Amino acid sequence: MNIKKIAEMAGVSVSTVSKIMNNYSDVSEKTKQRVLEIIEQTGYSPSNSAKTLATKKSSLIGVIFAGEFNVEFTHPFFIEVLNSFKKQMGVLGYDLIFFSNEKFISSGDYFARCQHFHVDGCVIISGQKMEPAIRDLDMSSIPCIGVDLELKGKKSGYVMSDNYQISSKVVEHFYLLGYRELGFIGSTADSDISNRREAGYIKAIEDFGLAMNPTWFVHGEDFFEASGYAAMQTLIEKGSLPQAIFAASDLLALGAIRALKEHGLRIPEDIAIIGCDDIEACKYTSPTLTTIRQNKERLGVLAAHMLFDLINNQSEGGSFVVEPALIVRESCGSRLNAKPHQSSL
Amino acid sequence: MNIKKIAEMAGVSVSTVSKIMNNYSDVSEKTKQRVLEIIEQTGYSPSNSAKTLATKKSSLIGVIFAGEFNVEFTHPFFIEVLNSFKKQMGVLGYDLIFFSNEKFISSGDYFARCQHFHVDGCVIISGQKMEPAIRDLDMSSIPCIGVDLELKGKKSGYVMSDNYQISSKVVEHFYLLGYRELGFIGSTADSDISNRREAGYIKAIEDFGLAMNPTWFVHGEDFFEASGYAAMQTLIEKGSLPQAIFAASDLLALGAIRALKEHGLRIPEDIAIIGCDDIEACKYTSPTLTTIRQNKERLGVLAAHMLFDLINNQSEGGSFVVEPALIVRESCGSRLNAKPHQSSL
DNA sequence: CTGAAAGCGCTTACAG
DNA sequence: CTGAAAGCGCTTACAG
Repeated sequence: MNIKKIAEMAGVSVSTVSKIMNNYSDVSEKTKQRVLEIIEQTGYSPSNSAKTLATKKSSLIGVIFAGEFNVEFTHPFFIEVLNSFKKQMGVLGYDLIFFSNEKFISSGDYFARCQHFHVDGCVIISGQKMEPAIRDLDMSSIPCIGVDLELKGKKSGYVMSDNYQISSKVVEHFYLLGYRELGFIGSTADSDISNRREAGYIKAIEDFGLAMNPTWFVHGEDFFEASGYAAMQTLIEKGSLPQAIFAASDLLALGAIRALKEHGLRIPEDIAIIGCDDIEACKYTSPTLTTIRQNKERLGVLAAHMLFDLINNQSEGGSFVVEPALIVRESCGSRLNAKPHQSSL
Repeated sequence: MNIKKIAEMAGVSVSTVSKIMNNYSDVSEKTKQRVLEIIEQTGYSPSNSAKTLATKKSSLIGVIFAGEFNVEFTHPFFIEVLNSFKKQMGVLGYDLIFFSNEKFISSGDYFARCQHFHVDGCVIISGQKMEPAIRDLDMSSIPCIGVDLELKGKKSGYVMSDNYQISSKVVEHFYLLGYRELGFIGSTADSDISNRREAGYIKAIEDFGLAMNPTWFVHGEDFFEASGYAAMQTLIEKGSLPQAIFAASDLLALGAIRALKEHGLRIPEDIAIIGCDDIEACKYTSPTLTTIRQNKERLGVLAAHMLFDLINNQSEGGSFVVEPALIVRESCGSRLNAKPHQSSL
């Protein structure tokens, strides 16, 4: 079934059918109804490739994971942002195409892939390390939106959580509960996300007039549980522990808790911990984990609308920052209540 | 940049360039090298839509969630199967396209969508309820592979875990630990997965010569934590508890544990629990949760190869069943060790 | 071994 | 309001 057959069945020209399919106004209501009816009956759906070839618009959005795909696709944070993005993009009339890393793995040429599929735009999910090929795409004429990734091209924009606020809320929470000696567990130095959280944390510590102690700042090799465990081991071996620790991810926090427990330390009585991400496991651990939740749904919806506007030349790009929320559970307790004899400190 | 320009630059015809791009043998090595060099320099990537229009092959695989997308896309089990599938499909030269449910939501016509994009094949992820539109696709000439979904079309196949083995391994584990009174928490009656696990569980109970007590079989409204909690409440209110319970999902198990704890019951001392799925949270709960892990990676790879063979007419469809693994953690303990005075039973 | 030409199924000026 | 025709960028018999 194609447009030609529909035209024949309706006794009109191919042009007319095309106009009707694309909601042109200069068609008589009568022929419009007749054609629409036939389309309905036959279940005709126009060929996307022919349409794309003729218009250079595919109604397809490319999804790129700037980093190791394997990790990212199953990443609880990004997958939820993506889910929300996908829904919104669907409403706006777009479908998503996921590029295989393997196919072009040698060149890593995202721009070529975008041209290959004539995607109307791209969403680029931040990874551990930034590939140079991403920069090329960013600087191209293809609209791009970064998620937790600062894109700078003229046709680019990005969305991310307010990283300073994330850290600031953590420090405020610790502060109000009476904790004054704060530590941090981050990922590697080449992780933008970890670095931003750490920088914000340090700034917030200073803003609250607390003392900074670099000894209590440790780092893992990624955002996973084993890294948190190892980092906490290192910290414990140093012989000096802070009263409270902020981990740059929930998994890092969970790993740290495991290490602490193995050393007979109690959470939150001996040390308070706050994670980041609000993954599902936080609700089921012992203690349940206080954490920072990013507004993933809003991040996705925002990314979709920004991309849409970029595609339709209705915006110049730019960025949106979304406010995070502190989710209070059991892993923080209160230094003031739990140890009243020390509250005079 | 298009094939015509490449042809001009190389001083050959468009046909020749096309042949070279598609690895035809009847081209002289000399011109081949010259053209390849120009392609390399220009970074030329052929238009997928033009190619698809000409060949009716898109190298695109449609991904369909047969159910509520929102839930499935972030579903820890399916997303991992999909991740593995995607990787393997990438190696085989295909990219994935995710259909938006919204666009065609009124018709739900998956077949039309597949034609629209000229997908070479589809992978269909099982959902709670089966949409009739899936059946149409299944019966069409488009190759389809179901994940946890029994597809029956001539160009269809499916992969799933051996559901009998899942239940059988659970019963065996309970049995060897000394538990004889076994309960079950499932999802709704319209969930194929839950039903299969329950049927397998009942069969295994019989195979092991144990008594079946329907009182200990309860059901939630889905596979989530709240349902497990509610189901366990129901069971507790009945006044009679089994010695061990198998939950059709980890979340169901976690909810059940929460309810038990609230009633002062200990796990595994008072009641043993086994979940299903091996989600990440299992490792961090208290007690850590013994569960069944499906081989998600293998499921994905298998699905990819089956689909590939179906597309290339190298197979007649069929199905593969993958063996699950029991992951032993703390939620089962042992009736034999913990309560030696009862081991004489 | 190479190339001219038709065809894939659409859209879009343009003419009427 | 309607339609003929060129064009989008490929592939594929087919002729040479």
